[in-house]
Amino acid sequence: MATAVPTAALPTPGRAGPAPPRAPLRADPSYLPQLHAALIKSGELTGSAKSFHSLLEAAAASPTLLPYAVSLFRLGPRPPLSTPCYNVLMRAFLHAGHPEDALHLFIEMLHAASACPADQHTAACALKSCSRMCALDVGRGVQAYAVKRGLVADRFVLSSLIHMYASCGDVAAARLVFDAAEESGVVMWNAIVAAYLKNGDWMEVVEMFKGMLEVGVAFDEVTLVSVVTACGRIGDAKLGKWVAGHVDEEGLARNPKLVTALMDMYAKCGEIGKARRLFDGMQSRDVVAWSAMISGYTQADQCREALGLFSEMQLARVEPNDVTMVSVLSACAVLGALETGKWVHSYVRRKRLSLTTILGTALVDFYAKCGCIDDAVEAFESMPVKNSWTWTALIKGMATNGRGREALELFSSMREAGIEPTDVTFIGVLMACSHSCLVEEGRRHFDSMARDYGIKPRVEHYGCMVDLLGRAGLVDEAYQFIRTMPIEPNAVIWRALLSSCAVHRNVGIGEEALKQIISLNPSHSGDYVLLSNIYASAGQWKDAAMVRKEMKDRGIEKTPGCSLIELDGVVFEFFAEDSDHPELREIYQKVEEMIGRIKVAGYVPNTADVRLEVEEREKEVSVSHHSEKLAIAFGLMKLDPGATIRLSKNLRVCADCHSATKLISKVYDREIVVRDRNIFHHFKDGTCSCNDYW
DNA sequence: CTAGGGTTAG
Repeated sequence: MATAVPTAALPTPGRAGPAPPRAPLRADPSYLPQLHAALIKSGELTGSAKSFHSLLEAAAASPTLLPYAVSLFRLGPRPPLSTPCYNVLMRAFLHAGHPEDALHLFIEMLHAASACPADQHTAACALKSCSRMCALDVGRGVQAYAVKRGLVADRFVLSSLIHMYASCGDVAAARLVFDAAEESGVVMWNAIVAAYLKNGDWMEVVEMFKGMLEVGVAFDEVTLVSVVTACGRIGDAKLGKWVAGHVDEEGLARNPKLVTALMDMYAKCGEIGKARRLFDGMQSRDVVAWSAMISGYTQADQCREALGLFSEMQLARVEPNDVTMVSVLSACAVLGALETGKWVHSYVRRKRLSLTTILGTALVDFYAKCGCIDDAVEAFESMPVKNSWTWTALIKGMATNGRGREALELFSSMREAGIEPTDVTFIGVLMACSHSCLVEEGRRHFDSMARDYGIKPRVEHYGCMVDLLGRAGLVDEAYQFIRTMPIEPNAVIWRALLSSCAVHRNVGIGEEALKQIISLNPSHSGDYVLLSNIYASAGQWKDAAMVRKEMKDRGIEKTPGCSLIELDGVVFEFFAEDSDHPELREIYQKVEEMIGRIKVAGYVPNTADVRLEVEEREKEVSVSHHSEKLAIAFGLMKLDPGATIRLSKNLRVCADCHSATKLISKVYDREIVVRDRNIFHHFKDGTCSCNDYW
């Protein structure tokens, strides 16, 4: 045995000496083998059950010494085992993430019933193991045993029982246990409140809390964490703030879990600034606090802030976990930050973070939203467990990336795999049909979703159908479809119809569509532009001008177009007529060069979308300064030759940029992937994956 | 030897 530790430092066993052995043991488990040896020598180990228990407990307290604790327990030398010894080891197994081993010990106790009968500690621990494993049937068995042995009056057993039922998704059973309990203190209340929280019944959490106040049960910090979390989920800022006030008054703000829950609540109620102030005020921030703040930014659509905070987190040397990475990836997906997201993916692999279904789905979605559909497929295939979210993410990704046929094949595979589609899955399926102009197939899926899956179509599904019909040129039928649909059409529906009118030059229905849009939501400049273009393409110049004037009279501002492009992990933002970039001159020069070269290849500027009162030459300059062209020029300047240029923009691609980009892809022999508000455009060799319909 | 609590995807 190693003797690196001077024996004088060892506690003296066997005598009622001044040094109580337990505190130093916990502080430094490396003392244990020496102590073990000393106990064997003195005969204390086999003679005193209490000493053995203390040694076992000390070893079990440290996860790295768990095998050592097991050998103490199994191999001896030791006194006869007692129930507390079993309990200590069970708890150690559970703590180390081996609930199944804890249950094996429990079963062993049942067999050796005479020597070591299971007690209330055993039962509580066994129930917790069942919670961890979602083993409802075993849990019921433990409950039956506990009833038989008269252990269910114990409040620890009861709360573990509630917890077990909640973890297995049976809140009703949890509630029965709660209601049947003789007396329920704060712990029992907390257990049932947490049960509702875990199962997503947030209203009931709030109701139960109000019940507590009525009955006069004192709540504690644990209660408040659940309540505040629920407030965030249902957006009940009023109760959330009441709790926040209480936390301030009672000086509970030093509890980091409570503060994290409050942060989350503020972020989800749209008060991201308040969340950030709480975050900044925390004396130490663990991985959950960082993750909560990052996800707060992501959910508040402040994705750049989310990524910024993520790099601060790394500077603070807090290791991210799988949950952190989900939010980071979803921020990358929104921004189209391919490099950053790829780095996250490699980090996940390097650190062997567990590829949970949620994390895997976030990866699939991220790659799909960056237009890298093959990488999305690879991530999808590498996942050990996929659920309907995972399949849906890939189906939607395929559909938006112009691979409708494959999306539909995936849908078949999904059903073969026995995964139930959801309402969102059908949005992906209908988008796929629409993209590939599969009208009949789209109708079939639309009818089948209610009939075969009991999913009532929402307004989004109707929107997909309008898009599908309109795209296929069935504009009248699309209009009739809207007139007869059982729910109130919204502006998105009418906008889909308007788009189809623009492509298929239908003045009459186009007029009606804009009228409807204006009556529903008047603040979208693109709608007026579309109708104006419809008039223009039909030669009705006066009407075209009138629509522009109406737009101006109504004070409709054009949403500034904005394009994002990532370079070495930094996301650059371009606006039309951008004047804020350090390399402005070079960029505009590059744009001129670009335009010059594609004109040779047959490019004719399409200035239909520009205000009519401007001079023709000015119009040309104006479209050449669209944010997309600036970003593409920047990409051509900065990226390696041959590297795909990827950008994402906030609006739909305009007709001029679309035809220009097609030619740029040909003239410069570059793949260019543009993600617009709705879909992806993969430009290559002068063509686009959207087949010029978007 | 005993509980219960915070962050995550389509």
